[in-house]
Amino acid sequence: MAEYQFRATEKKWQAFWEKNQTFSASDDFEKPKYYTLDMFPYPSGAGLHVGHPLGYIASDIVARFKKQQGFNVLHPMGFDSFGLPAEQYAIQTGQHPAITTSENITRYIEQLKNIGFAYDWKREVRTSDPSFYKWTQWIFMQLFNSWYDYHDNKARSISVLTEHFEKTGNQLIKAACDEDTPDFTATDWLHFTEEEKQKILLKYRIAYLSEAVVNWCPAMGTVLSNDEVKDGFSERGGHPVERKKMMQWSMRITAYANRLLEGLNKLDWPEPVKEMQRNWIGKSVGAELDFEVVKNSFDPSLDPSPKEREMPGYMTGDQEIWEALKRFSRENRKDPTEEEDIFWQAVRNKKTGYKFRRQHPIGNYIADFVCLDRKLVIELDGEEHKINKEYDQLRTDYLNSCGFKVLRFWNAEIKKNISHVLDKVIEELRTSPSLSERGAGGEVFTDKNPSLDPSPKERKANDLKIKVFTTRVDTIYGVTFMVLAPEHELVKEITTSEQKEAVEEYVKIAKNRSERERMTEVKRVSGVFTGAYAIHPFSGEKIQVWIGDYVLAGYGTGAVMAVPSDDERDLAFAEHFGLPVKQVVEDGKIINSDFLSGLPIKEAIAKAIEYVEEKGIGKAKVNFRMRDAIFSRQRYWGEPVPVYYKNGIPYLLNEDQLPLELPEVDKYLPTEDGEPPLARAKTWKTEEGYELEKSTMPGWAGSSWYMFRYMDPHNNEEFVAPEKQEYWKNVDLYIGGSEHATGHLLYSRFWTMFLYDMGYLNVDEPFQKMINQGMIQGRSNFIYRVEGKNTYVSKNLKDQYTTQAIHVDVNIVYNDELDIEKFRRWRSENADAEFILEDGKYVCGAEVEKMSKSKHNVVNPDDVIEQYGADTLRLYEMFLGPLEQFKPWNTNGIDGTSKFLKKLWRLFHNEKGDFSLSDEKADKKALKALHLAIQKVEYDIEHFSFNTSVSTFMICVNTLTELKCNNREILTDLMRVIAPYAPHICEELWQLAGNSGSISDAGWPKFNPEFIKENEFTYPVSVNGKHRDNMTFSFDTPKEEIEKAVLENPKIQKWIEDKPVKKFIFVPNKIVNVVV
RNA sequence: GCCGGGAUGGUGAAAUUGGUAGACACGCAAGACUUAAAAUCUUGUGAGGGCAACCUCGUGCGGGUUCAAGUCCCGCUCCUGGCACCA
Repeated sequence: MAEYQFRATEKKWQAFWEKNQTFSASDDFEKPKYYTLDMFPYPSGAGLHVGHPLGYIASDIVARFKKQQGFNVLHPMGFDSFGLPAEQYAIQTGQHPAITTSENITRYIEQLKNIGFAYDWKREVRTSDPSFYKWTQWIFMQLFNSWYDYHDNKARSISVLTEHFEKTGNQLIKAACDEDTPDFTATDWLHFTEEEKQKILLKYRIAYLSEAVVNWCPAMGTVLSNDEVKDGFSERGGHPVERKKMMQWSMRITAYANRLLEGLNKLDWPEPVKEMQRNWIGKSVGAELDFEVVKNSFDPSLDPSPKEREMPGYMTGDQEIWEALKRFSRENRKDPTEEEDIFWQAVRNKKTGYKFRRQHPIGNYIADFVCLDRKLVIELDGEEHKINKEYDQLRTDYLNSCGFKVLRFWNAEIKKNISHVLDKVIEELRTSPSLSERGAGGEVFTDKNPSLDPSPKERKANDLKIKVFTTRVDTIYGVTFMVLAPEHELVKEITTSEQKEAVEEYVKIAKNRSERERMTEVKRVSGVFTGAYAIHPFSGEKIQVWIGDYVLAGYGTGAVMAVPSDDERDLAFAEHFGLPVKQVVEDGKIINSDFLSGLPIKEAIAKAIEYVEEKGIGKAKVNFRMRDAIFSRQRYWGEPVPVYYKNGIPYLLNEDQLPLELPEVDKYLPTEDGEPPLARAKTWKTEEGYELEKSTMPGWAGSSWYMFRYMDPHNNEEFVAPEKQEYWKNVDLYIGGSEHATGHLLYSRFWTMFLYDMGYLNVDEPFQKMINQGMIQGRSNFIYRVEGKNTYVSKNLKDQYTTQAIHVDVNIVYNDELDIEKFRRWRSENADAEFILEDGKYVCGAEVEKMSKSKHNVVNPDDVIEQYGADTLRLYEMFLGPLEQFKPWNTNGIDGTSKFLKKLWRLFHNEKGDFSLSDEKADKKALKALHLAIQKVEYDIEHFSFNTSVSTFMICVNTLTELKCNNREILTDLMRVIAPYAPHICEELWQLAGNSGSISDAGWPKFNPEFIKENEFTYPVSVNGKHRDNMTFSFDTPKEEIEKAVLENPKIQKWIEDKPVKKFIFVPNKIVNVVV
């Protein structure tokens, strides 16, 4: 019998498809379209391994299925061909990266064609091709020429912005711009020089030049991305990496933060990927507050000695914060608690014979009540004192150190028996000496004393403000200190001379601390007191300002208001340095917080923000974690940036000068002065002699828009013709790994939104639906060498020897059994190796690892195809399990799919091996088997459950084999169903059956439910939920009859015994359950 | 630490809406064909008990809801991916 000749047949059909352009997408705008896209591959020198095609096979199945269903299918492939490996290879060998890249691509295409993908190869693109990167440069120019308008929430042309500037300056405009953008009026603008204007505009452009902190690798002379840096060293080469400020092109992606976030809701993407993007964008809603700084509060050069200052002369309130304290005491007085009011009524107007003041500032605290003459403070405590004992003790200690005695009463005592409390107070007053008796100055402190107003100098000090961002304003009363990042700009200004040395030392260490150290010492608390104090904007208390490197300069404002009771890191810091902790949240409610007390967290946040805005302390603010994306690379093998410099100001080239092609250079290394490789090109200047930009674009530039280029890949006038883009819109199905979640998938959304804003696209998202594929891991095999000998022992005997496990090439191992002959030939030293076998076999050990050359576990699809054929590989990769699951590659089961194809082939042939089909009317059972398969496969493809389709094919073929079915109608329909998965064999059988043309044009068989209709159903019958028997009934059997039959069934009766039947559960076409 | 995903026979896995757990394969065992091997075909194959009919147990662990749980709820364990001093 004629065996299926897969090698010849597969080559034949691959040639047929190419010759007939079977899979070229037409620009027939009348047809419904379907655009399915694979992740853009980087053509590496290692070629494809079996893990790569997993997603490609899945999308190929969808593409072929959709084509058979009558869609105009766009299924292209191309190459993300700029990139580091080729450049690295060029540095090592001097070979031009264009040559290496082109060779690698040739190999990739060959491998891809071997698998029989239905790509429209006419549309292939390569990002390193000038005809492609011309448009990458063009898009860069549009980004440079645009700014982001927050008012209309879209990008606009820069000319609109300059018009605004001419009319109104930059004050009325809501635009995305650099933090340090100065305010200017229209008149200012008109008086700016051209250069000044350009500098200002750079602060608004979406593609802009600015100083950025980057990972600089001096050894490689280049900047590395975060994921190229591992523990402070370059991933490649392991050179040390330092943080360095450099002029870099950046993309103002932060302007799109909110839209990138909101847009996720309408995308059909895997939830984990969306979640990753949400986390990356990191939106937090909160408030920005200003904390006034008490400058040099402890600085002896400005102040009397701390001792003197704390001495309770005529002045008890801390001078520098007097204004603020005064404000707060007044505020507090307006709104006393019930108990405070009872007490005040009892002591006011010298009722006790002593003058009392309430809510009076002492040092940096406000005492509830104070008798200044007798130096007695009365504090009333509520329940919160129990929680805040520590904090209150600190306060008491401070007051004691100022010479005050502190008496505490419970609120409950006041209410219950005020006269008893008064007795105690009077007793205390009588026994303590008066102020005059103590001999300190006799002046009496009053609110009106003009000498207490802060001096102009001090007032200036108060202008220093520390801005903080918080998502939890509700915990404001729990703020007991502040921490600034060591790099914070105010650190120098506020540090007192006493603390100067310690602070400078700390800043120096923190700055030199590599990322690596910071990572490994996460749990170590470190910090230094600046000596400065800030004023709590709500309570008016003085709190210490510290610096600590757990506060990140790059996030928020680089400063935090520390709430140790509610934040772990703040707590660790407070505990380490003995700073106070004040409880403010209990059981989801705010406590101990003045007017916020008693409110649930959410309401407290709202109320606190309201208060903050009303008092002008701060404002509600939305913060994003995402940073602008650095766009420059100090590399050779990337798109040149179409910019030249005049007096240090960047200007765009003219559009007709595009593409700006990569120059030839003598070496692909940075210059001796650390300039990027492009500086080596002597011609790297404009015609007028201006210097061209020397950095190139990053890998993600080309991949951020390539999906649109496939719609119109050869257009020299536009990046895509509008009518073509309008038809193809965006990608209907993108299959790829989730590892691109926060890179490629975010940047391409950003560019698409931008191009949409500017009217170049009619969609604002590039990928409507995406599904993730799991990675295929390697499965390594091990052999065990007896120590010191050239003898290898089989796995299950190895414990009897001292052995060493060695990776062995998985390609010479079959079902974990080593092919000894091949092993002897694998390496010369193996030729005379000896083996200790078990049951005549050498059994290898196995382990799941990354697929890599060094582990000898790389499986090349070409080898699998050589042995089994492309159809088998395609089926097997799908059969392996759900697409999105991570799984090791293991050829153990591949025989099953291979056998299946042979079985399929045999269906079309008689015993003699001749092709033979019958034209008789189709058998009912065969029709049912076929239509069950049609229904299931349709469902599976639409739900991306490819593994179950393969099972379905097997079941169908098994059934048809059993039925000895060789019916033409049935079998040719079956071919149309299997064709998307195993196209070569199906084309061949389709042709042998007398059809012409490609089966991909033969349509999809229509599912007919009539054929799978049953008229009876076999019920599983259970007693108390336990399956006991099966009984078959026709569909129209009434429930009563079934119940009767079931209860009469002796097998069932046996289980019912004599127990009464409590309930009879009957679910039509599902189950029968008798409850006894 | 935070946020995802997962755990089912010797192996890959299936079970779509809570309704017969293990489909379909691999592997293994026995058998047929053959001088033999390969290929192919047939039968068996979750564990335990039993000559058998059949019974008991069984979807990571411990509880719960339900006539019925791999599937739903609560609490854990382990593996895995991402993020991480993010205020």
